[in-house]
Amino acid sequence: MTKLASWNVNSVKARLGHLLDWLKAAAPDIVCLQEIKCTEADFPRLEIKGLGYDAVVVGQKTYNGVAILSRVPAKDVVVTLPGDGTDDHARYVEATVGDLRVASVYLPNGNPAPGDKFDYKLAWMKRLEVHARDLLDREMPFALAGDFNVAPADDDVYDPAGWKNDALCRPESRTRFRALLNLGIADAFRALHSEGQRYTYWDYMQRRFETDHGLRIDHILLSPQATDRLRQCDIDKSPRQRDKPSDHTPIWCAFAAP
DNA sequence: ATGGTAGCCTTGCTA
Repeated sequence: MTKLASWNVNSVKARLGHLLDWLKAAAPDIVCLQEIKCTEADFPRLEIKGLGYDAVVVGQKTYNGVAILSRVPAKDVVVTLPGDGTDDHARYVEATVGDLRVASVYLPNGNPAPGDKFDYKLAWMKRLEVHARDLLDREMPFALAGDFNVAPADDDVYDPAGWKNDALCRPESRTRFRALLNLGIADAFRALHSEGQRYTYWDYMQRRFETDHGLRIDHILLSPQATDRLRQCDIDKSPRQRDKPSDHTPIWCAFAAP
């Protein structure tokens, strides 16, 4: 089995201890990180290499930043989402790990909506759809894993009425997310779990984690060939329970050998 | 309507 995970760590430097502990405990083969909030030069490569993981990193100062950790070295790295040469946010990295094409995705939040940031989010989602179509044409199994900043349905949100105008839940965001699925891509968690109220993110404010007031916005999306091999998918709440946690917790899935 | 928290560094911005 190959275990793939995704985690928005909200600063890899602030979360390094948690990350190393979790890599040891969860033993994933491939990890997509988001919001590393540092440049490639500042990424804690040595500490992570000490646990046996190589890293491909697309970083920038202060904001955003994505990475793919893997036990097997990654090949054929792509460091931007195609479709807009003026977009300089570090939100996308894609590489081949073993027989799987993997992308670490940090989709724009989009708030406040409506507005420029919401327009950027929707345009970014359209670019992702165009690129996903290109990946499908190559017929290599692939996974898009990351913080999509979209709660696909009302049962992915603790208070749908209160969030209905938020960029994470607005119908325009959900329509674009559904357009990805309509290409034939599967939401790995939903493929194996029908129950609602299963979350990957809880705001730091107002004891939202303690009261389980969360949203399911971190996803692993799979091509048909990858879905054929999907055996398990779950959300690991344990890192979110620790002191000084990220506001997100990891989602992971396991694939059978081809 | 507001403010609640965290991380970065820009004591505001992003989330």
